[in-house]
Amino acid sequence: MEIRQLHYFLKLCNELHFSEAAYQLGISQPTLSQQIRVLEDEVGVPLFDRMGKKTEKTEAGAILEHYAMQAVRQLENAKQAIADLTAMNAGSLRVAVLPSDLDYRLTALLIEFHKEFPRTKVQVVPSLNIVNQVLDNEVDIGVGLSAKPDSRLHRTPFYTETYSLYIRQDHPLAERNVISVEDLGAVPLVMYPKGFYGRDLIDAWCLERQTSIDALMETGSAASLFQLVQAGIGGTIQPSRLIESLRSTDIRSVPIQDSPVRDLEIVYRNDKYVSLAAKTFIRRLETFFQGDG
Amino acid sequence: MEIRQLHYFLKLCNELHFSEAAYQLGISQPTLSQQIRVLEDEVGVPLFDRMGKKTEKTEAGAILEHYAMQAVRQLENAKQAIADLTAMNAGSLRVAVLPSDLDYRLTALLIEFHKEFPRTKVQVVPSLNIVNQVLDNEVDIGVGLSAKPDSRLHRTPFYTETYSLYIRQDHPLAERNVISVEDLGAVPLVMYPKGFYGRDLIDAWCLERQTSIDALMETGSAASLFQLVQAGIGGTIQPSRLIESLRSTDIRSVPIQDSPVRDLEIVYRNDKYVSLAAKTFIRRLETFFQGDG
DNA sequence: AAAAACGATAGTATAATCCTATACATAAGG
DNA sequence: CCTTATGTATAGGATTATACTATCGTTTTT
Repeated sequence: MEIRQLHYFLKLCNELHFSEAAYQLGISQPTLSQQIRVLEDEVGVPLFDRMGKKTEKTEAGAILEHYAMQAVRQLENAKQAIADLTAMNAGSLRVAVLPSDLDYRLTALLIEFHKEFPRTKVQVVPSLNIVNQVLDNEVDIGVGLSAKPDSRLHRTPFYTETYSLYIRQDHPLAERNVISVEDLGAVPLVMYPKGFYGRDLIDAWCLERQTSIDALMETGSAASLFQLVQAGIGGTIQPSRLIESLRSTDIRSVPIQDSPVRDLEIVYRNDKYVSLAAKTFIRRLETFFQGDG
Repeated sequence: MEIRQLHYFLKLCNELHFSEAAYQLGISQPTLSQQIRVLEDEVGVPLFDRMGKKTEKTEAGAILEHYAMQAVRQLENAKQAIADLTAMNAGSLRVAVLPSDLDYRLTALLIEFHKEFPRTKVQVVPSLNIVNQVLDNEVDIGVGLSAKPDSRLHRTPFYTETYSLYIRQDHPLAERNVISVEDLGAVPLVMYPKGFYGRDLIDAWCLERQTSIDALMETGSAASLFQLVQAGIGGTIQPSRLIESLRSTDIRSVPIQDSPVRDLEIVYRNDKYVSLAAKTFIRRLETFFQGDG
């Protein structure tokens, strides 16, 4: 029993006329007769009574018609659902991002994306191990720092970020237009702990310049760092663009001269299908940062 | 999209392992890969993510799985329903019979048949034109008098009936064991009108014997004839076996010597499928009359 | 680094589907 | 009653789809 045969069968149920049904189906009449015969052999009973020139459904034919219509409809629904999915009317998307990016930047993008595609479920997970989550298929795409090349991953750099010093407006350096590496030694700093990318990057940058920073306080959360800054504990070094999402008038960002940089990129498994939802999300992400920077 | 492919697909959804699914399906792994590919080409998106050794469903795969399961289930239901039908657990049967037979004999058979196959709908229509009703497919089978051969009809004689005189017990002839054609002339008779088979048969029989009957009263209903007999109006000539279903102790039946006979037969279109319900009904009908006579 | 596991690909054999031509049967018309 | 028209089944052959075996390329495991 095949779908094709059921289509033939259902057409014949409507027409009750082999030649006419075959014509409408675009096949020859003998082919229709044969395929109906195959169906009848399979169910074991005739589906139609061929009485001279009149053709009528048998009981079994009426029963099969009922169920076959439902089955065919189910499969049409499936095709439509999948079409909707690829047409970005539905579907889902899992994204792994750096926690600080999620807290301070991506939310605006998510809101914008949702307005455009309200039926697409987007799940964003903060992660410090984005590449592994992508490799393990725990997420569809990852947005994070440039990692070492991997043949299994497709990587698309989309933004190069500079760093700024974030400090409360009543601090002397808050008035400056730019900060040098030497200036940083004179500021009490609150930073990520060692081992965090956002900390190690700064440490390496300082090391290149024969200096080092002395962190007064360390926390693993960007939000807490900014609260410490706002409390006047000290300054912190964070990506420059974060300030635009930061709703605090008390904190100023001062660009760092010859700043350390980090490259943000989009990663996904190169053997994984990139849904239209994912494609569109990536495109929005790129324009979001381009328009922002 | 074919049922076979959906079966392959659903198995693969369960196993998430091409080789294993192919083994369970009894096909080769390349065949499974190819057929899944065909499905994917048809819906336009991958149904599985082949990620190295791990295989997982895509969104589209999950959607199709849901609908495909329902579709396959519908078709299984259809097969079961048809199987039930042929297994005489359901179905329907339309029978045309002579009115008098229905009134006086077949009801017992119907009760018996229903006990054995309670889910089979049986529709019995009294008819004076059984052959035409069979030819027009208004009924599935007909039970009636032997008609002239027709190449479109399948005919199975199952009973040859003799006739008796039915008369009230207080009539002198009620004591006799047998009645001759001459005796009939001395009895007031109530009969079917001319043109009814049950009347014309008797008239022809009398004509062969150089006599004729004089009907005192004529009605088209066997029931009314018996009521007339019971009222003492006269006797009537009816098939011998009717008495056994006749619940009147006032009426006696006396066999007629060298009786006229009528052949009862089962007719159905030879191009019409004889359902198991019909087959069984026919068999019960035959044993019913054999056991009765 | 070698081996094993897994899926994709290539090439070919088999089977199913489809077509044309024609036969057979029934209903309709002169 | 015979002829014609209509409708379906059958036969034979062409095409397509499906299946297999053998093998390759990757990825994971030992």
